[in-house]
Amino acid sequence: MMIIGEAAAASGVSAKMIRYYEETGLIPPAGRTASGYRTYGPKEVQILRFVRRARDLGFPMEKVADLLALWRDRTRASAEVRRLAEAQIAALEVRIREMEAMKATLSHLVQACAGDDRPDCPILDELGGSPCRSAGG
Amino acid sequence: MMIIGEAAAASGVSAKMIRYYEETGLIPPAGRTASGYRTYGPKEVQILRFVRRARDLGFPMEKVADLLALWRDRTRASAEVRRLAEAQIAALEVRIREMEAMKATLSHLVQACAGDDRPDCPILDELGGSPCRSAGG
DNA sequence: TATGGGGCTTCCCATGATGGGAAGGTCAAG
DNA sequence: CTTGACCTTCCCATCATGGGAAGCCCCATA
Repeated sequence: MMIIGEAAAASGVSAKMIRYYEETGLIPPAGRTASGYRTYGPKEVQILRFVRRARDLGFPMEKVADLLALWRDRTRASAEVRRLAEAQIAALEVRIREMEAMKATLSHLVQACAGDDRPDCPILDELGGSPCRSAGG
Repeated sequence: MMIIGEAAAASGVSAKMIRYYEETGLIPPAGRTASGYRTYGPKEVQILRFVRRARDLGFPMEKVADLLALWRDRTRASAEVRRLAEAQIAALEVRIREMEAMKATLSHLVQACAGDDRPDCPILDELGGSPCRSAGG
C-alpha cells in the first residue's frame, strides 16, 4: 500500500489532482490509514495512470469518466469506446482547424509587414481598421 | 455617444467583457453620464474592435495589451509588431503540433479497434496498460 | 524521550476569459 | 405613473491545475 505521494510518483498524477479527482467523483474515495492518510494499491495506481493517459490524449474529464466506466464494464462493446475516440479526434480537428485559420491570417499579415524601423504596419492597420464585412449591405 | 450595449453591438465585444477589460486595465475607464452609465465614442469602439480581432487571432490578453500599446505609439517600429505576430504564430504551431500528436495516437488506436459488439478493445488496453517506456532500460 | 524535517490533511485562493444572475437605479415610451 | 428594457455593482461558476497556510503524523536521529 502506498500513500498519496508515492501513488502520484507511480502514476504521473500530482497529489493535488488525485485529491481533486476523488472530490469530484471521477475516482472512488481512497482507503485511509488509521491516522487519515489516503492509501493506494496497484489497482488504484493503474486507474490513475489510465486517467493521466486519457487526459494526455486531450479528453475532457467528463469523457475520461465515460472511458473509465467502459473500462470497468467487462461487457462493453468496443464500438462504444471507438465512438468516444472518434469524437475526440473530431473535437481535436475542430480546434486544429481554428488555430490553422488564425495562423494563416497571421502569416498573411506578417508577410505584408516590412518589419523594420518604420511605423507603418499592416498588422495594426488590419486590427484597427473598419469592419470590412464581405458582401456587406 | 453610445452606452455600453450599443458599443457592444458595434464592436462585437459583450458588455460583460467590456467592463472586464476596463476593470483589468486593458482599456481606459469609459466616460460616464450623470447617472453613471458608461459612454463610448467611435474611438473607443475602434479600440474594442481591435481587441476583439486580436483575441480572434488567439492572442492572450497580455499580448493584446502589448499590441494596443504599439498601436497607440505612432513611433513604434513595425518590427516589434511583427515579432509579436511571429511569436503568436509559433505559439499556435506548438499547440497545433500537440493536438496533431494526440490525434495521431488516437487514430492509431481507433484503427486497431474492431468497434463491434465484442468487449476487446485496444484503446482501453492501451490506456490501462503498464507503463511502456520506449527504449526503456 | 525529545526533536526536526518532510509528508499528509483540509481549506481557501488564483489562474484566463467568459457567462449567469440578483438587487437596485435609470430612462424612454405610453 | 407604470412598464419594460437597459444600466450599475457584486457574487458565483466554469475547467483543470497549482500555491500556500495551519495543523497533524511519522520516521530517523541524537
